Amino acid sequence: MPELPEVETVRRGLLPAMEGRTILAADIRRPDLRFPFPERMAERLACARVLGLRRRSKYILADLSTGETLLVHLGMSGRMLISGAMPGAFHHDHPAPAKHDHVVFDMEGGARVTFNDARRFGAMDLMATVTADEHWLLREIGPEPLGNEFSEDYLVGRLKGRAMPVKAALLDQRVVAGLGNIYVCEVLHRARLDPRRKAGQVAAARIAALVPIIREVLGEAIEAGGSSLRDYRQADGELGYFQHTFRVYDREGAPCPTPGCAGTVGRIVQSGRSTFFCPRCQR
DNA sequence: ATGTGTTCCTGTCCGC
DNA sequence: TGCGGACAGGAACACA
Repeated sequence: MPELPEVETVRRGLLPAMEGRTILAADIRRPDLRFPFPERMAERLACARVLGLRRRSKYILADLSTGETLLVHLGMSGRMLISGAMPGAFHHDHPAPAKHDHVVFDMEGGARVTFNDARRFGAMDLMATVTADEHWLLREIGPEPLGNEFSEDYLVGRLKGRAMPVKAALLDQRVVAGLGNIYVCEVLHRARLDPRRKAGQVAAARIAALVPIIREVLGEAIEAGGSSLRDYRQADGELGYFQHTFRVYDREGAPCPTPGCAGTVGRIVQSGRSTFFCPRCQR
């Protein structure tokens, strides 16, 4: 489920429970997710203090006092649930482990953080903090879309000559980090760009125009998450899920929201994934 | 080197 | 209310 804004929202939600606090115990309830868990994961996590929580692309990175960094990816269906240590809650006031609760962190301060992932496309790993950037899952990932490295010139240069549809190119994590199917659809709609166009054949100015739009769409989504975060202590304590109002994603058949456009949102499949767009105003 | 299709896994929804 | 099929926010991998 989670793309960059959702992962950022989860990271922020975890901060009060985890940052600066010691992991008292990690309960590893199965041997793997998408990949096998690292050797002795529970022992390596126990008694480690979380120095900081970072995000790189769709990965959450917890730098530990042991000199190691915990990498977490939520895959399609991964969630982080917080229980206990909330205002009005008693310590050790935790629900029993539920279906698909795979890893449970008991934190100093009384909070419990539970990683739940029905489809198990998520991942966790541990590596030396100094080598984290070179981790095989992170090594090839492109620039952060909200950072300075992600510029108009960069994107134009990166997509030059590419025969791939612009939709697929933006979904490629080596081009830009953190975009997923929803936000690519939203970005291309705002840019009025046809997702089927070959990336290398789109005018440079139109590729350049994608950069501020990407920043805008992601920024707004993070803000929406942030505002719902104030109220993140819901009944289930779930983080990172909030009502978005998407303009085209999952809105097949709806009138195109572009002002003055009389088109209808359509759905096609590109490299096996749904693309929602308006064939009338996206050219 | 590029681009595309398959695959991992479970849950939900929709039509019959 | 059951059953089958399509589909789901990701991304590594095998292959043309």
